[in-house]
Amino acid sequence: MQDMATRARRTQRRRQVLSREQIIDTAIELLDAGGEGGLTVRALTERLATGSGAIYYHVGTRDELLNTATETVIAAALAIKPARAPATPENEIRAVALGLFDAIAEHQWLATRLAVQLTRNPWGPVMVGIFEKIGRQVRALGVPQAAWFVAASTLVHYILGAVSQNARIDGDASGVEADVDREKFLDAASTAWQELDPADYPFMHAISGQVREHDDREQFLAGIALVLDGITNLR
Amino acid sequence: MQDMATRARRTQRRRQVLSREQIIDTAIELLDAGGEGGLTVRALTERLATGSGAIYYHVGTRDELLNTATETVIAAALAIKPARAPATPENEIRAVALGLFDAIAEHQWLATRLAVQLTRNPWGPVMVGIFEKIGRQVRALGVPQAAWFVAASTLVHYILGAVSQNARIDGDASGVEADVDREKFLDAASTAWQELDPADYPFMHAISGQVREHDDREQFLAGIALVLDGITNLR
DNA sequence: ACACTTATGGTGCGCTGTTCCATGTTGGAA
DNA sequence: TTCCAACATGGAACAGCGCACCATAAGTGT
Repeated sequence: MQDMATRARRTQRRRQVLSREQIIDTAIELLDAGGEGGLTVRALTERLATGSGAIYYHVGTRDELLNTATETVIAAALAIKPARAPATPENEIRAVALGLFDAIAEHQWLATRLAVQLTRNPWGPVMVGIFEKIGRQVRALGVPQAAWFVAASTLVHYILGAVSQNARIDGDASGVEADVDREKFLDAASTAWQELDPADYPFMHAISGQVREHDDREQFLAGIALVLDGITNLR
Repeated sequence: MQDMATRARRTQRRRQVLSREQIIDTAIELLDAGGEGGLTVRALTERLATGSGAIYYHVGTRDELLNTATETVIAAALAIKPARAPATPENEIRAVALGLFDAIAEHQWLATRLAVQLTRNPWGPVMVGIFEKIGRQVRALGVPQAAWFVAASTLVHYILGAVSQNARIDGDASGVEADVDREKFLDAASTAWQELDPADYPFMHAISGQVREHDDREQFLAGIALVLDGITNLR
C-alpha cells in the first residue's frame, strides 16, 4: 500500500502551475549555465518537475523555445533606458549598442543564436526590433531616405559582429567549455599571431601587439564612431 | 607513374583507400545539399561506402569536420584572383567581399558556420585569413596604424553580416527557382513591415517600399563604400 | 451528471555522435 | 622471403537527443 500511496502521489497532477513565462525563464537559466547544448527537453522537465508533453503544449519545439528565449532577452536589452547623457542620435545608438554588448556578455549563447536569426529569419521580430531601434536614430541623423537601409544595416552588422566576437564568459566559471580568462585568451591570440609567418600574414603579425593592451569597450565604440562618421558624410 | 613517383618517395605512407580530402569534399556536398543537418556521420559512411571508424580516423569529430569544411571553402574563396579592374585597395576589398558573397550564395550553410567561428574561435584560421586579406588593404589605404584593427574589423563585420543576411534559405538544392523564391521572400518581408503598426515601427514601415526594388549586390557595395568612406576619413 | 477542452506526466521510436574493437592491409626490417 | 608492428577500415554497441503520441486528471460549460 505504500506502493500505491507513493504511486498515487507521484502521478498526482498539478493545477496550472506551469506557465509559458516560467518555462522560458528556466530555459534561459539553462542556456546561461550550459550554453546552447545545456537546453534539453529532459533538463527542462527535470528542473520544472514535469513532463515533456507540458513543455510542448506551452512553448512548442525546442527550436521555437530557443527563438522565444532570444526574443525575450533581446527585447529586454532594447528596452533599457539610455543613460543621462544628452539624447543625441549618436548617444542613443551607442546606448543600444552597449545594451546588446552587455546582453551578450550576460548570455553568451546569444552570440550564436543572433547569427542564426540573422540568416534564417532575417526579418523576424528580433532583427526587426534591432533595426527599428537603430533605424530611427539613423533617420534622426539627417541621412537621406535612399540611404536609410544601407546606413542602418551597416551599423547593425558591425554591432552584432563586434559584440559576438567579443563575447566571453566573464566571472562565472561554470561554463561548459573551460574557457580561459579573457586576458589569457588575448595573450594566446597575440602570441599565435606573432608566430605566424610574417611573409604570409604581415598584417596579423603587425597588429599582434595592439590586441594586448586594447580595451574591448573602447575599441567597440571606436568602430561605431567610424561607421557614424561614414554615415554623417551621406548628408 | 604515380606508382613510380610514390615508390620513389620513400617517405610516402602506404596507400589509403580513403583520403582526408575525399571526406571533406563529400562533406561539403552533403552540406550543400541538405544544410548543416544534412551532414551526418551515417550519411558520410553511406556515401563513401565505409565505416564511422575511418571517418573519425581521418577528420575527427563532426564538429572538427565542419570547421575543416568551412576553412576549405573560405580559403578557396579568398584565393580567387580579382577582376581586371585597377588594383586599388578599394577594388581589392570589393573583390574579397564579393568573393565571400558568392561563396555563401553557393554554400548557404557557411552563413551560420562563419558566425559560429566568429564567436567560438575568433582567431582561428578562418577569421585570421579573412582579417589578413582585408587588413592588408586597410593598411594600403594609408590608415594610421593605431586604427588598423578598428578599420579592418568594421569592414569584416559588415561584410559577414550583410552577406549572411542576404543568404537564401531554400531547402531545395535545385537552385533553379532561387530568384523567384528570393523575390517572394522580399515581397513577404515588405508586406510584413507595412502591416506593422506605424506607431510602433515607424522606421521599418517607412523603408518597406525600398526593399522591393533593391539590388542585393548594389546595396552590399553601397555599404562597403560607406565604411570605406569612414575609414579614409581616419587619415 | 454530463460531455468537452485544457493541461499534464510518461513512454517509446527513430535518429544522432561517438567509442571501441576485431579485422584487413601495407612497407620495411630481419 | 617471412614476418610484424603500424596503419587503416568497417561495424557493432552505447548513451543521448528531440519529438510524437497517449492515457488521464483537472477544469468548464451545460
